[in-house]
Amino acid sequence: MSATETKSRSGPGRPRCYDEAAALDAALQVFWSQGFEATSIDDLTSAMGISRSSFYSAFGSKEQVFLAALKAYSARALGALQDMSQQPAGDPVPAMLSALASPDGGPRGCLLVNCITELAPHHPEVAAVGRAHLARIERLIAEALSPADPEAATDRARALAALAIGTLTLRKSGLSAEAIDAVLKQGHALLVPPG
Amino acid sequence: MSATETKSRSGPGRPRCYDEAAALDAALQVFWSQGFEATSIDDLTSAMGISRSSFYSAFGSKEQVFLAALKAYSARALGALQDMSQQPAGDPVPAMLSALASPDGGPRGCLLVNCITELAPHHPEVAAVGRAHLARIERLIAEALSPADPEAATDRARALAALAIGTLTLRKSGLSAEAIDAVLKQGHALLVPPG
DNA sequence: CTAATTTTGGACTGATCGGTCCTGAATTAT
DNA sequence: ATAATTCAGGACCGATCAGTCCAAAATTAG
Repeated sequence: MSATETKSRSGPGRPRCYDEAAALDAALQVFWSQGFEATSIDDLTSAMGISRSSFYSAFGSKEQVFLAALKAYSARALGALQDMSQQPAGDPVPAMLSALASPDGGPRGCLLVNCITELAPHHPEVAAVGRAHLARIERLIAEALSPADPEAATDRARALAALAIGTLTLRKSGLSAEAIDAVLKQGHALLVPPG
Repeated sequence: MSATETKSRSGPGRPRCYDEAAALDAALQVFWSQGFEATSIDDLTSAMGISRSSFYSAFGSKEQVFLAALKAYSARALGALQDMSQQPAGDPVPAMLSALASPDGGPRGCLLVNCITELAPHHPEVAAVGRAHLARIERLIAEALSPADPEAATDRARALAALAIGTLTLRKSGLSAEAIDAVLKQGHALLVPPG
């Protein structure tokens, strides 16, 4: 049973007085703002609006709620990216790169990139989630670059992903949004096969 | 008085029985491996081989030793990069990008990028160190790209820096070193002015 | 109604956190 | 030697950590 699905309720008993998905999203926001290590259970429970016992009963532990939030974020972000990639109008790649470079989190950057940086070397499951997420992103970009033969565009797609991800660090260090856009525009040189 | 310079010794008193620079470097390695929040004072003192009181006497606090280590790392990395940029043989830019993408820390990536990601949004001084570091990197790349007019190469230099920095995330998520090299090679499209 | 069941708030636990302090050892100046 | 000074080890501090537990409230089935 994953932490995101409530155990089946049929018999008697007091019903839950909070929305589990909303609580998970609140936890996600806290992890996004503060990172994993800097976030305490009190930070989480107060943001989620539930008590400590409800927290442990519904989500198991700090690590489990974190992984659940991370997976929810990944699914949401990948969904949005896939929607973009299927937009019939114009070239989807610049829009996708722009979304990667400023995933609405403002200076918080991308939750998954933050967590890969902070935890992946010591946390195999975070590394696995991050690996799958990035692989999917690369694939979506490659398909947008070269629908007929995405495999051929793998390296270019990876380079574009790296470019967009790299701008997150520039942004956190204070570079303006306009300068970030200018950097992303440089990626146009990678949009077409060399030659 | 900065934490890296010992107060002047003249009168009597027991001399220090450890090397301050070596101790600072040991602290740097721990922060590099574990990040700031996940590192405890005990982690630091045992790696540095000194006692708690010596630690506080010489370095002030966890935050101060961290900033000192960060600045030492920045100076060292920028020095190495500048040396590369002045190598007369061949094109220095690919070597610089390669150094940025695998700063000998293996899967630990780049200490400064890690710290910007973890702390910059909440820690102005870390953000300032990171901003200065990245600005210097951009400048070195721009000068290597266009010695006559580095300003004109700013955006391309930033894009190359972002590309190299982005590969650090790919590496942490498990991408092989060979794949990273292939990604960096894609940056060649940005080596020359468009047109 | 009563009995059964589940959630709730918050008290509680042992461990660990960053940081201070005190005592004794080591060293130098006289 | 003796006095002065600095260092090192580790006990100690209040605060906070992640996680447990329990009694009371809430709800439903019968």
